[in-house]
Amino acid sequence: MTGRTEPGRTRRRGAALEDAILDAAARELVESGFAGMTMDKVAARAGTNKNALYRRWPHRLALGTAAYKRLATAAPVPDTGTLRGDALELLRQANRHWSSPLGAVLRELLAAAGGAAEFLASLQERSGEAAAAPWLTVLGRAVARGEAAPEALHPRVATVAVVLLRNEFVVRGVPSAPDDVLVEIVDEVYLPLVRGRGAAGPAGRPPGSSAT
Amino acid sequence: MTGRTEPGRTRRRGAALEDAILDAAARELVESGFAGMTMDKVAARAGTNKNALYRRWPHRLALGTAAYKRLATAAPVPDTGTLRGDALELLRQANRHWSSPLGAVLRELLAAAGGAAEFLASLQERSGEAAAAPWLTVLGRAVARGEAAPEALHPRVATVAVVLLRNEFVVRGVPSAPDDVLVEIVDEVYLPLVRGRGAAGPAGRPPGSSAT
DNA sequence: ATGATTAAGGTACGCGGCGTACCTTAATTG
DNA sequence: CAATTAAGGTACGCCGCGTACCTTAATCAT
Repeated sequence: MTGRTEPGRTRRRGAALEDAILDAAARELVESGFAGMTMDKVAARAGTNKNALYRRWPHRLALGTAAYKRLATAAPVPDTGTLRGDALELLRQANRHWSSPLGAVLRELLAAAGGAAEFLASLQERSGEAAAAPWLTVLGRAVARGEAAPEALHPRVATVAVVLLRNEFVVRGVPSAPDDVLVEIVDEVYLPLVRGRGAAGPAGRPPGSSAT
Repeated sequence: MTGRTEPGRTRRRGAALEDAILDAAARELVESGFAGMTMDKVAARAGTNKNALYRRWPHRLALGTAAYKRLATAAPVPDTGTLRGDALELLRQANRHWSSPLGAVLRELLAAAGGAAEFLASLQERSGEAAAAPWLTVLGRAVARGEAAPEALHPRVATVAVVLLRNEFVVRGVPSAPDDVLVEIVDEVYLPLVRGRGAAGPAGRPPGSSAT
């Protein structure tokens, strides 16, 4: 707690120290959020000083995102046997995550990054493009079972549900989305969307208009 | 510029001063963003001092949102004759707004509000629930023309497109969404969704499960 | 008119937090 | 056992928010 070199311990260097710092930062993040994670507190908690931090990360946001990454952990892809079940489970996972202290931290970081693509990129690993993977997996199985149209296997389509959920958090500021909302998203939007896409055609839509 | 009472002008009070402050804050917002909108700068620009600000708004965020509101202006609801045209136009409006300096400010405010529902509420007037109105209008006409299923007249469904677009900005951090993306959202998600909803039924979904 | 009341102006300051500078001291390297 | 590298200690500049306290002008009541 003092920041002084504790008499018994040897002075840490390199990776060992870096690890200790990230650990301290991660704990600060969970306890006080990103806003409350001051550089001095992290340094004190890691038993070092700010120099060590600034030698490794150029500023607070960089340290924050680095520390966040060590906290984020991927959940297994559900396989309930129905698309509805899988989708609901994925949404519930996401809801739990966004509702947790960790989710709050993620929101703060997203906010602090503002538009700095580089930092958003490292956060997206768990919440952006890569988050499409489980949805595509689940959707793929649904297509094989005949529960969804093959045209739905498209990142933008596949992730619609989780994007709507995220919207609840980011824009409406809810601390946690009620389960009703998840059900509504699945039943009113997601299932009709992935099911009904076969009916497309009549209203003049250019065929080759799928962008990345 | 000096903040001193200019010799010729009489000392402003009440609404007049409040107006001047909001004006100054709004100009600061546009020029420097919310992050750059300092209380001192606003006071100086309004030709007054911080006291006058803090007597009216409890903190910077409150002043920022108040100033933002005076900048935000509603666009007319399009009526192109087809749902596709209307939806694209609404998306393009939204894209323009989010891409503009004003949109950047809105993103900052949203971020700074963090989860403070009260401030989010005042911003949502133009970007949240109330933003559903134009979509419902446009969808209503589409339903009348037979372009969309009546079940689609539901806030969550109606606003799917603009939520997806907002996601591009908030999560992916793009400065402006390419038109391709708008087209993709409309053609791959929105139109299939509002059209295809009639095909619901088969996969066991509890009938009375629509929450607020 | 003229004093009483209300609100604006002026100014200074405390506090917290980021990022930097500069030196001292321990660990590593050869 | 030097020489080099990296950590520890400490102080500080800077900025920006929010507050306190007093002076001065505008408005209101009588």
